[in-house]
Amino acid sequence: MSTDTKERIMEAARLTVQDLGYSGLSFRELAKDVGIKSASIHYYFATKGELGSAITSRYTSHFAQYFEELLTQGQDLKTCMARYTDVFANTLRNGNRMCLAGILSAERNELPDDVRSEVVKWGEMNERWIARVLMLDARAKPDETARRARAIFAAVSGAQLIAHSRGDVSVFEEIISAYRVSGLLP
Amino acid sequence: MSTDTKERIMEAARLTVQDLGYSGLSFRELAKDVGIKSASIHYYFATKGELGSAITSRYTSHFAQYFEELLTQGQDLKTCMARYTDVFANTLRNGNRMCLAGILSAERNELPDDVRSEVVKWGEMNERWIARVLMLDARAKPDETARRARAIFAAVSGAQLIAHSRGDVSVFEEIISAYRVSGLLP
DNA sequence: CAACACCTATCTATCGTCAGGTAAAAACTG
DNA sequence: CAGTTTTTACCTGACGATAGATAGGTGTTG
Repeated sequence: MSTDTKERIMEAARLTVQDLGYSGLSFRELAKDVGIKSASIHYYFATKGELGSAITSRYTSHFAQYFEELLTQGQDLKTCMARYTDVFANTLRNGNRMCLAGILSAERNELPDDVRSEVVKWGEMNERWIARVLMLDARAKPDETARRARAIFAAVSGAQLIAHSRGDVSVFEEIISAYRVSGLLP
Repeated sequence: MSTDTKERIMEAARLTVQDLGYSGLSFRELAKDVGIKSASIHYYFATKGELGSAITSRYTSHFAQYFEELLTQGQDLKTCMARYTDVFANTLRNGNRMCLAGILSAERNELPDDVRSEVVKWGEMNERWIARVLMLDARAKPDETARRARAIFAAVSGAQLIAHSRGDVSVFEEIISAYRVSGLLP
């Protein structure tokens, strides 16, 4: 018995959206990737929105778990943030792909409501986690931390967007190091 | 004689792309906006790529001129950067639209080559101008300025992306002010 | 009369979606 | 345990809508 078909659909769909966006995801192409017929996708996901929402929710859960592990392993502040930006860098390295929620953010105005809200959840999860990481520094002021966390999330997302537009991961790395020099990133 | 049709096509196309992206731009809908038939658009722009490239090039020229004026008017560093971020904020205020090149950046992997290169030109223009602005500070180190300019450009683009995904301009403003606190923005 | 600024009508391709079919596996019944 | 029914996991084939593009026509303007 091969890997669950539903899993394979979600995996292929995620990779396509990260590459071509939600609008670039077609049931027929997706079916070819998976090796089934397009109608069969509807057996698992009634609508495209349902599929989009499912892969985004899964994406958030996956990284929430990975980020959580970094903290439970007792990694320090700088290491946590380095691993964090690595996630975005590695996405670019994999076929110049974007963060799933990043590319969906740009497409926001043409997304179904349920996909939209999953994109927001990704952002909230990222901001919460970064805030916790920032609090590893005993000198951090709790009332400024949330704002700074959101700024870091936005800045890293922007670095990925610009590097993606150039098709060059080294642009991402350069921007991240400039964030460190400026003091935005620890 | 009403405003030049070609201008009206470009204006409407730009607004649609800033709203729905390049993939969300259709000749038929665009024709309706302008009040002509879709085939007539091909009279002015042979292909969709040609239209996309034209509006992006024009977008860059337009803001290059505006930014240039800020400098020739002798505005100081802080004012220049405030006017700069205002451009992105106002775009969001206008129907939660994104910077034209920002939304095209996300769609990069499915853009025609000529549109792609116009997106890169937008970035280069922004980075060059920000670098000049940073040099208004006599203490600025020339060899670090280019890197910092790129970081600012990316960070502001990211702030817009995240605010756009939330559909809330105040998110943009909050992030920008956090950039100032951190020292990334002057 | 020619250049211009459109138009009608149509082509091929692709889109998400759906009705309905099928073969095999699983569950239920006597 | 055999026989029957139901569910699972797909499939074929098609629907109407929409996409960019194009050939060729029409009316206006200089």
